[in-house]
Amino acid sequence: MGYTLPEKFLKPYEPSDCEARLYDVWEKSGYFNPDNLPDDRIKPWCTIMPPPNANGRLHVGHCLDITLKDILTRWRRMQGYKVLFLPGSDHAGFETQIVYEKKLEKEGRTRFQMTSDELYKEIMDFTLENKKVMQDDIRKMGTSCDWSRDTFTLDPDIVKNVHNTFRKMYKDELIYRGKRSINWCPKHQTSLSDVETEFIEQNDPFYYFQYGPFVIGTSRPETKFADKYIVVHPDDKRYSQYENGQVFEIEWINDPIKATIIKDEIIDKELGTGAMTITPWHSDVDFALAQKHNLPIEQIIDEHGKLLPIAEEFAGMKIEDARPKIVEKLKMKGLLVKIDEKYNHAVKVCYKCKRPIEPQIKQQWFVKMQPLAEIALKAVQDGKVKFLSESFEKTFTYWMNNTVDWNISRQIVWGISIPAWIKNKGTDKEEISLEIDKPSGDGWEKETDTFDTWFSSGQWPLLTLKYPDGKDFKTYYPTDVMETGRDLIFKWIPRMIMFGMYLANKEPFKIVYLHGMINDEHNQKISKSKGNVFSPIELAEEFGTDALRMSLIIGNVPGSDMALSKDKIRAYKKFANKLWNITRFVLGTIEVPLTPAPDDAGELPYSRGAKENMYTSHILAKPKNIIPNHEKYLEELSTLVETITKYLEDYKLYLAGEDLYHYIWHTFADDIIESCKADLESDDVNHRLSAQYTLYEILTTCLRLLHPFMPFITEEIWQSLPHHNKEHGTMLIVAPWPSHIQQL
RNA sequence: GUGCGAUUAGCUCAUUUGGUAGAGCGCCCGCUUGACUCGCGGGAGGCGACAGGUUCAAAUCCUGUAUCGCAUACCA
Repeated sequence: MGYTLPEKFLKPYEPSDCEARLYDVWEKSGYFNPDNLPDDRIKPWCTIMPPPNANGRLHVGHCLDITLKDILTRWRRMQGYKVLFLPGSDHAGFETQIVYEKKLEKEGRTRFQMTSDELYKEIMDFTLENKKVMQDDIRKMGTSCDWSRDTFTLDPDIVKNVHNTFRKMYKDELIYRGKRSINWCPKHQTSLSDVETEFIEQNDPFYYFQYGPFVIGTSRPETKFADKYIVVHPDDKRYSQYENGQVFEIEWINDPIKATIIKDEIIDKELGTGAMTITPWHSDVDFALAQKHNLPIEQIIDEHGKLLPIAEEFAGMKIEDARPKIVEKLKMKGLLVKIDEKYNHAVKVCYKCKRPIEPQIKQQWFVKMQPLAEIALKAVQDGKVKFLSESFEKTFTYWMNNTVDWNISRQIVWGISIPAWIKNKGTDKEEISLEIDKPSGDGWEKETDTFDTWFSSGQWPLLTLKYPDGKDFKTYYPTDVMETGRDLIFKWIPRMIMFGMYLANKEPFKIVYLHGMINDEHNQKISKSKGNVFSPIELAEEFGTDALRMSLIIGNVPGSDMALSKDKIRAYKKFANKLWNITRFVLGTIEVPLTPAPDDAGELPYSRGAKENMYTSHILAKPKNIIPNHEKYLEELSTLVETITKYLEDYKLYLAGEDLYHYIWHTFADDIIESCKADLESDDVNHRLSAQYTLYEILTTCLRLLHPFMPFITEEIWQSLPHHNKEHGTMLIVAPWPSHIQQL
């Protein structure tokens, strides 16, 4: 009859008492897998986890990713969709190899002393080990993803599919092998794509040298040994006496050389002296110019950043050692005109080691970007893919209109192999074969380069859903929403749209939700060098996962960065406890039977309208007389339901979370409970029952609304409620979302 | 240089697309009120960067200035 309050409510809420247990219960229930969800669910809803790099622990950015997606996932699941949240992990080629190389360095080893197979195997072991840790962390965040569909970028079927894409693109002439200027990192001994480089502003000396009758300016004297062409603007009056193709014999660094004049409009007359020499091997601009005029090109600096024999007495020296010595020599020869000490310019560096990129000319694999950019841009312009917030659409459009061909080959072992055979590799007489077996004839070698990681992760929605024939692909593609960090708008998002449109002729997702970066409490960027890195998992252990999730969501506007402090997380820990105590109070008031009374005995003022609307708690029968004040509270509650639902539909999770927080604490607890206390003590049974029903109704509705945000505490309370909902078992994870309107 | 964004309470940030500014933490005063001291009640504190404009009405729209952040490019 009456209801006995479980003892646990007499103590403050302790997240560690239930979190691991509940996750286990959820996982074992099978509800993470859409195929096991109750009822006949027809309408699919899908989101794919940005695969965390399997090279370390979960960081706070991953937590935000996962929380945002998990909120949407849990909400849609409660709404009755056939919901799939697909997890996965990324081998993260270059990134992981660097992490592993650092580890080797600490152990006094280097990858250059190992065979490729040894290195590959060691990194694989390392990655698989980390993957487990990472997945544990994902579980701790309460992530309701379907582990049975977990995918790793190096799974054999994924690799096979990536190879197929490569072959198809080669056949469609979207991939070519070409001798081009590439970004070379002298430390990591690999080429890099443009998104793997950064610019650092710095001040360097800028030198002016006498070059025959011309004065040329440069910040890089060490590249000038082979400069045999001097370029001026055809309209530059200062140089009008010279003819295109005119040759001079001039004194230069080592020996006299013959220099030829080239006239080209690309030159900026205003800049410096309006005359420049070119170094095609070590500058992509110069390379383009050399190609245009069909000039010979010559390598000056080797792959390790050392000068080649052409530098004669400077050969073998590193750039930074050679530079002052070369300047000194030119000065001795009277060729140094002047030095500007403070020349501010941006230097392209490797985004990992921050060392200057040395452009080199190499044979590499490239993706022709323009046709792909066009179809991706069209998908966005046609509204098939929408960005949150809208301003990202501009950024995206700009990027798509300014693509450069994408270098997809990396000279590292950790990655998906490029499935090609090459004859005379590295020479101008290269031959290519994409046969699976070694072609007949001599001289064929297997390509040793691996794919840029983004080549596989760019196909992630297709690969995980088993394009082209998989059942999941047919059911869930295109997916509903892609949520990820705004730093990936260049690296990842465009590639997924390109591959989606190219391979499946359909957008991979309808909505792109880009969140900002999480900063520390002083709004400083989190970085190892600043020493402000923290472990989100430790915070979850200290304050509860629910509190961490709330602190990541509330106040987090799409696209803007957010400061995160312990105080903020602590505030939501308190909120969890508040909800716990609200529950204690509400459950403590119940004095009525827990099921509707038998047919009118004429004594108890109940109706049996347990299904009048979906708010009905299924626990307390609705009394016949709800007093007007309480009716008003219930009406306000339905307004709240509408508001929260609307916010979620608009992806305004930060507002939904904040409103729920505010309603539960400052409306429900501070106003409604306080004002109901008098009714609960009333001698009039109508007042008492009306208040009990109202409070219970509000509590259970709040639990459902809050569940996507704070899954653990809400489920923990839900399972302690004195009811057994026969339709959905007793699990909140599959309880119906409150709504006036039947959703599906 | 170009593009995007920001500038609101001591700190970190909201304000749901124009209608008399809100939260958390901090601060001050008062409460051991039978749910909760991880609490309750009350309070101080903002010309919403600056200068103009549109409007009956602007933190919100427009223009300009300043500062900061992010992205992107050239520099031979």
